[in-house]
Amino acid sequence: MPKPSRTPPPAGAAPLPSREGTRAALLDAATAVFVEQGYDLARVRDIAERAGANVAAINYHFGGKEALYLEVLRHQAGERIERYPFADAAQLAGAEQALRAAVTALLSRFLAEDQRAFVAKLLMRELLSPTPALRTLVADVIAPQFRQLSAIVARLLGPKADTETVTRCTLSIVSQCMFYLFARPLVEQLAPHSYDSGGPALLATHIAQFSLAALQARRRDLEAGDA
Amino acid sequence: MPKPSRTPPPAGAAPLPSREGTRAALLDAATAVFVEQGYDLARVRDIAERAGANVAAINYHFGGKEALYLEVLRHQAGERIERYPFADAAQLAGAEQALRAAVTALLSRFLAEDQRAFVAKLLMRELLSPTPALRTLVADVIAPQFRQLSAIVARLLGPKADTETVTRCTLSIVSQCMFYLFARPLVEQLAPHSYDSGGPALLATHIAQFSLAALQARRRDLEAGDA
DNA sequence: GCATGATTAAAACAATTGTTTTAAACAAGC
DNA sequence: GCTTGTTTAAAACAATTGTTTTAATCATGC
Repeated sequence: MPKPSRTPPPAGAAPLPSREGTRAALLDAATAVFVEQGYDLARVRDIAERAGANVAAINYHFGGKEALYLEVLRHQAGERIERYPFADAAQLAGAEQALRAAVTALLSRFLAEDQRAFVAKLLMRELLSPTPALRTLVADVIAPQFRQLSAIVARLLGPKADTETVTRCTLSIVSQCMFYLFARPLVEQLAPHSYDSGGPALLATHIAQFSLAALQARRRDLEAGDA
Repeated sequence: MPKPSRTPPPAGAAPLPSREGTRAALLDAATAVFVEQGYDLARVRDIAERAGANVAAINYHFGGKEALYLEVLRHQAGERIERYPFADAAQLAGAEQALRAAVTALLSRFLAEDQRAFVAKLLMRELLSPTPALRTLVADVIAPQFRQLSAIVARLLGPKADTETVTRCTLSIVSQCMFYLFARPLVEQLAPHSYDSGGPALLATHIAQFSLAALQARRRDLEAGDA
């Protein structure tokens, strides 16, 4: 029983990847589709089409949709592990400057329109519908960054601050930054120009200022023995 | 062609609702399932089963899954519109106390294990996959509460604070509270005892303290003409 | 050029899902 | 008791989705 003759590639489709490129094209396409749609709504046919490949290639190269998703997370995590957002920030002379730079870096990563935001966007979806991959993603990618920010916060709070206080203050900073990513539709409705040109810079300045003031006051309390 | 004989209700199933109660049972069941699963993963068969009704009842009473979802949102919004979380908080004598009470009320609502958290949980899912209903939900339920918190913030910041500053400070407070709802799996991994007994009260105290310090510092800046 | 393994593409499959169909059962009014 | 409209339940339907099957095509090595 001969197979039907294969169709030539359509004129307007994505260029066919070279043989060794199909897997990479699928990985890229899947990343984009998972970021846009989340795992549940992402369709293997969309991914294949976007990659210029056949839907059976997903099973061939990755074993299936779920394994492809895990590979996307692993791949994005690997891309990020090599670069910590605050590496240069930690070198700054003053702890205040370090915090400003860290907040700016964190917020700009969250609000980036390109692949810099992929991990964060995938994280948002994972948080709402966790898969087993979340634990690894947090441990390998998020926690190291969190620890770096905590170190800056600890410097600002001084030697009297216990670990819990440092952690809670760090979470207060992270939450302000992350909020503008996950709650974007809400913010756009409550404060419609927040994401306009120049908006994110203003937000970063505000978050840094708000948080620095809080940390300085907490430090004073701790040193006055009021805590 | 006679229909197959109808099966008697299974012994262990949900008690069958009275005739006038099926619609209400479906609405309650749907609320729970949409909160747990989100719209996309929620299955009409699960909802029907949970309500002790037949799957065709959803179409009969609501026209379909989507219309049921919209009705759930409308219904939950209506439940909330009649009660603002800070009504009694606004009566407190001091603005500081008002803020503390507001933060406590907001966080406890977000972290409630019962229906008090339904609107917030549905909002989290809407934010990640917006439907047209989000705009109405924000306008009718969230924005009024936001305005009340803003009024407290404005009192704390004093007359020199412009609207944008008030809004951004209010968002800084809301984001800290909301974070512990949407990012729960992350927080549980980074700060594992945050949700233990007594944890939420500690968090509320921390958020209020952190935010009050920041607002007081901002007020001083404004009044010193530094802003 | 042949053999072998890798890769691809189209068709088919199996399961799932929300919706529709249809008639039975129910409730209310006369 | 009959009629009428409402409500329900089981079966069927149609569409969708990820996966599997199968053979063609390709690439490499001898």
